[in-house]
Amino acid sequence: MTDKSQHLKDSVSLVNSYHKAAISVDCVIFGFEDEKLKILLIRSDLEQFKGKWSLLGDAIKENEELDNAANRVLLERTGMNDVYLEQFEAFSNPNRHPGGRVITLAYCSLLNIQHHELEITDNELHWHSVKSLKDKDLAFDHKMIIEKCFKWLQKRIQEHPLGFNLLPERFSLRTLQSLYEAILNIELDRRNFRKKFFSMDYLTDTGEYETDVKHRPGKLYAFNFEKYEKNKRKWTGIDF
Amino acid sequence: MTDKSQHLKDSVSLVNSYHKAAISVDCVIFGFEDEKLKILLIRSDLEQFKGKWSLLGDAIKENEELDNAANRVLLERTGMNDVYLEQFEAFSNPNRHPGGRVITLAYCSLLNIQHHELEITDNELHWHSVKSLKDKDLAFDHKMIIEKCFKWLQKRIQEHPLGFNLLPERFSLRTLQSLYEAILNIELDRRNFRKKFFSMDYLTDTGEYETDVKHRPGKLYAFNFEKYEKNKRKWTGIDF
DNA sequence: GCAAAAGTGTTAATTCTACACCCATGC
DNA sequence: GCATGGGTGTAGAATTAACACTTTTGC
Repeated sequence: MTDKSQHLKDSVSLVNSYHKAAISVDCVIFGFEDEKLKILLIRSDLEQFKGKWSLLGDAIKENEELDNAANRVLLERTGMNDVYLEQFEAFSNPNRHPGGRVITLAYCSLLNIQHHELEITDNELHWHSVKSLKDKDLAFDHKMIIEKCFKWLQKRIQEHPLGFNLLPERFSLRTLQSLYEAILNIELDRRNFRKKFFSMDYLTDTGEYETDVKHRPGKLYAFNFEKYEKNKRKWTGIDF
Repeated sequence: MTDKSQHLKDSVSLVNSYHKAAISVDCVIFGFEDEKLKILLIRSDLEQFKGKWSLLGDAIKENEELDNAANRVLLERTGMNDVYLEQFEAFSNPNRHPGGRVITLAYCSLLNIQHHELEITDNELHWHSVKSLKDKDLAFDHKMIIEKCFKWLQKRIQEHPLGFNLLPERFSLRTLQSLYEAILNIELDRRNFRKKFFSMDYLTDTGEYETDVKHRPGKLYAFNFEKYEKNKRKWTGIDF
């Protein structure tokens, strides 16, 4: 046995000595429709949580990376691909799953509801407005996970151009503002909002206009992600 | 068998069917000394990584929460307790550990080096300046984890009063500024820096002064965490 | 022509930046 | 008394907040 394989054996037996646990991913999938922030839920598979709503989740497979697992869950449950996904937080309370210990990694996903028609709707998969959740009973610790993730989103959307993932590629400024107002639960001044976004200079005028609208149609813009990636600044100033 | 225990059995067998993996925590422990940001490392236990530096980590135990595991690692390796710790990110590359699959959760910790004398220094446990790491070879994917965590810290310290965990309870404004300059790797204007912190109004004048300093001693301040918790604002404005 | 939302500018207040001199202490 | 860093103020620039009227379109 060479030195190298001896080392390998040592680290293998070390890892074998570790306690092992099941690991899952749970996707908190946000969408935006009818001026409301929504979230995608299914009825829980578990008898114990019969009637309760649940995030889309699954155990990870052997040798599967967490990010891939989250993408797979999304694909399997909704048939959709190429969606913005971000690791959010791990939840490890030993009693969070009635079937035994399952550590879960919550992922946050933002997508455009119109562009992602649900191709699979097993287990009553559908969109729920985030506001309606407070009266609903959720499986596992999913209510807590959603609340934390929502707060994270509220904060993050102010500092990163996440929100555009919830909109179609071309959108009016009114829609963009509604998005911010819905997520942050505040009202914003229309003129200042426009000024702010125009001064950032990441919106491209597509030359197109809204259609099927019963008033003066607004211009449609696209967010210039490349320009943002190039220009985003590092230092923003101490402020808390 | 009652309905309830039947359900329990179902979810138990479901969880039993899941793939299980070893899970570890790795603590990225920052300290501040000699005007430099430092990080605590040990020599790797593994023969394979002989001579390489490693984060402080360990596998989690049965029924142990991740946060507790991170605190335990800190206690076991350094003898210290009651330290600021925050979950950072999960790393799940199947090849990141030579002994087999180990998913790790990186935790970030900030502590005051003077107040936490190392009581245990096995495996050459000691502080390394963050800057010196770029020439060093680290075990596992720890270099990448540290880099990501450092960037996270740079961003986070601008928006949250994290940095005070690196300082003694009473500190001079000069020290506070050095801290920001060391972490962000920039120079700041002393007058504007003071104005900024005084205007936030979270610094309490302790009435004490620096000692053992060979120039005019500076006033010592304490950060008022309670006041911060009460006042911290939700809306900061869209800016990216 | 009327309803509904699009589009647009100015002013005052606030915050940020840049910058220079006197002060208190140890030696 | 001199070296060292502590402490302070102001003016111009930039950003933000508050606020109302005209324009375009569908009906």
